Amino acid sequence: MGRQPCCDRVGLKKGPWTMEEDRKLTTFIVNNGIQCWRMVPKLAGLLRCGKSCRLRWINYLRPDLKRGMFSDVEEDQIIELHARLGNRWSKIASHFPGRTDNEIKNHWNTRIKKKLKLLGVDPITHTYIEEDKKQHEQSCNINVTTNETTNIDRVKIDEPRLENDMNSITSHYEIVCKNLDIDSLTDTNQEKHMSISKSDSCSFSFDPSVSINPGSSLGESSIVELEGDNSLQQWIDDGVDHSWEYCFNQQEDLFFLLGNY
DNA sequence: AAGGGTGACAACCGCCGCGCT
DNA sequence: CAGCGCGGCGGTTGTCACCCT
Repeated sequence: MGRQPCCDRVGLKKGPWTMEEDRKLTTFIVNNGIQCWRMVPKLAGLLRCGKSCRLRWINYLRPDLKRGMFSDVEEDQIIELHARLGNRWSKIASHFPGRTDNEIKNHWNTRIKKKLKLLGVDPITHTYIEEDKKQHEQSCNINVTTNETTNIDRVKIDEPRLENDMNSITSHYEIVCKNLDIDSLTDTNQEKHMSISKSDSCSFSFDPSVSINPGSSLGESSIVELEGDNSLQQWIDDGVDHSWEYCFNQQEDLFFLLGNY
C-alpha cells in the first residue's frame, strides 16, 4: 500500500491566512524546521493542509524573501530567462535569490506581458509581431518571402550587412563560449539542435527545424554556466560597450534570422 | 458618492514525477 | 510491479485596493 493520505480535506480552512495562523506556522517552523509538510499543520495546530502551509511559507513567510518592486535589471533578466526557459517559473526564480516563482509569474502576467506587447514583441514567442516584424526586417535590410510548402518565412539577407552583423555577434559568442562547457549546450538525450565549435572564428551550425522558443533544450544549462562565471563578470564589469543585454539582443536577432532561414 | 474597470498579488486547483509501501 | 501520497510546479481564480467616469 501507499502512504498515508496527505490530509483529511473535511474541516480544513481555506482562503486568506490570518495573522494568528501566520504566527503559528512561523513559530513552528523556526522551532522545529520542516521534516514533513503533512505533519506541519497538525503539529503547529493549524486547520490547513500541508500543501497550503508549504505554499504560505515559501511564498510569504520565509525570512529570506526579498519583497518589493522588481528593478529594471531584474525585469530584463526575467525577459531573457523567459525567452530561453519558457514558463518554467521555478527555474527562472532560481536565478533570483529571495524571489518566488509565484511572485515572478504574477509580475510577468500583470506587467511584463503588457510591456512587451507595447514594444511590439510577442510575450510567448519573443519575436516581433507581424507589423513590428516587418519594420524590424526593414531596419535590418532583410527581404522576406514565404515558403508556401513549409509556411516558413525564408529570409534573403543583405549579405555585406549580414556578414558584418555575424562578425559582431560571433565575437560576442566567442567571448561567451570560451566560458562555457560546450557540451552542456546540447541535450544529451536528444538530437543536438545546435553546435558551437571553439575555433578562432567560433562557428555555428543550427537545426532550423528547432525554434528558439521557450522550452527548447538550448539555454538552460548555458545560463547556469554563465551565472557563476567570474571572467564573464569581469568582461561585463570592464564596461565594454557590448553590454550583456546588448549581447543577448544580438543573439536574439541571430536566432530570429537563423530560425527562419 | 456609487459603481464599474483594472491592476496586483495571494491562494487554490490539478497535474506530474518520484519514491515509498 | 502496482498503487498511492508527497512535494513541486504551472495555470487559474479570488480578493482587495485603487482609479476613473
